Amino acid sequence: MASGTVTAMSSRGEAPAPLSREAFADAALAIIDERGYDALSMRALGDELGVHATAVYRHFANKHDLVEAALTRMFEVSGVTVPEAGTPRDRLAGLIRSLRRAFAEHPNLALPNLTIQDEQATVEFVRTALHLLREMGLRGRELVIAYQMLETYSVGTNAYDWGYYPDALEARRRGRRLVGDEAFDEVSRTLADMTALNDEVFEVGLRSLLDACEEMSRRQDDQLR
Amino acid sequence: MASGTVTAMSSRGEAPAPLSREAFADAALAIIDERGYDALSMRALGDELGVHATAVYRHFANKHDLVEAALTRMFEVSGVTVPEAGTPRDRLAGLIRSLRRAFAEHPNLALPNLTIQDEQATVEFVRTALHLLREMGLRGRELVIAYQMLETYSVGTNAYDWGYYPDALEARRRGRRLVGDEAFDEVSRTLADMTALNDEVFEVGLRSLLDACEEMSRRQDDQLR
DNA sequence: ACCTGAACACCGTTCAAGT
DNA sequence: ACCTGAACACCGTTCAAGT
Repeated sequence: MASGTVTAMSSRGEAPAPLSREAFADAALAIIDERGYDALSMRALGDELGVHATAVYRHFANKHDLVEAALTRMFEVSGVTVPEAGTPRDRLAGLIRSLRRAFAEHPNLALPNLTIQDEQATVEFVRTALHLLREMGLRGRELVIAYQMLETYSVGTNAYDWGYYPDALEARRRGRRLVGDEAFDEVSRTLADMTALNDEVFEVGLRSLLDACEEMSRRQDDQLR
Repeated sequence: MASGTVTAMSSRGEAPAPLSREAFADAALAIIDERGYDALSMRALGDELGVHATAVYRHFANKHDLVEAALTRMFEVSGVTVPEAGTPRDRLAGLIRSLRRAFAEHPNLALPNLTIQDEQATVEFVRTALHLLREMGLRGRELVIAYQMLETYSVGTNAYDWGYYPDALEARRRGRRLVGDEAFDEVSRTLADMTALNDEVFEVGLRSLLDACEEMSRRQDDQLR
């Protein structure tokens, strides 16, 4: 029997206990993490749980909803949180970094996260980020621009850095060497070099965008005088 | 006969002229643009050209290569170019904006562009961008960081802004209203509001990241003294 | 209420056969 | 050289039937 089998048998061999929504979401997450997003099929999920593929439809309307639930579980498991101490800017940076770490641990979910929004986690993220940006002094259209800019940066960067990891990054590494520019010599030697560069680039970009948010906040203060 | 049929018949009704690689790439691009990326199947492509699905494999090793060729055609058709006049910074910004415009015209390619790199266009883009960043005074590791930051921003933002457009953006619009924060009231009223905001956000972010590049260049100059 | 089994309308890709 | 036809091993999803 497969190690991932979760079907609970009652002690006297009666009908097995019904599977929960969460059991399906967890199994889907495990398949995505271990075998890649493309390996998640209804049939593969059924096999994992010792159940027919179509049993999933008792718990989820379609595959989109299943993946959304897997994303929810991923955010719970990875502990995406905002630091409790520090300046609003530092706490915001901490939240965005904790999102990046979550996708570093679950790279195969970075691509679906572009188009499948986990409603629950998104609402929570948005509210926290808005609160911190307001503490930084932003409001009105500038507040929305600042939020949207950071969300786009976070989601876009996670997708590009972790999408089809490590295959896509390896292809990009080979592409760099194809350019034939000495600038890439050192940073494209190994996959680890590429990953380290991505991490550094992420920090430089994040700092720059948070600077822009502070700058917008300062301009709004000046306007009030 | 479908309007998209390209099979050329010889004047005396002999065997039809063989289809070119480019004909397949063009037809693939047309299907992606008109019916969405998911609608591109080998069978749909064959139908479009009045040919069996498996005929594609005479010209492309697999679907990945076909989509790569469609991306190449898209870049050619859209005229992605760098402005000839202006400061290095302005020319670089112009190149990145012209990329964004290309995906605005062909939104269904923004998502595949994350993982399927068009080798030819990428090498050209990298060389041009490196040249302009060098003119801005960057070199060494700072040059690579600056380049990587701008590429990630461009690819990531295009994917998030145009991926599954307009469905994904409409879902995001509804998500914004679900948050129940007055900050989003105006900007999430219609899809046009969301698109306008994205365009503005893109410019604010681009300016900020180019500022960071100039700042890195200045720090390098100081180090030399 | 939860799962099975059969079925439908699809996929990408391979390979022998035609011309 | 280029395309056809049949086939293989898959997909997501629906729906009647079982328990």
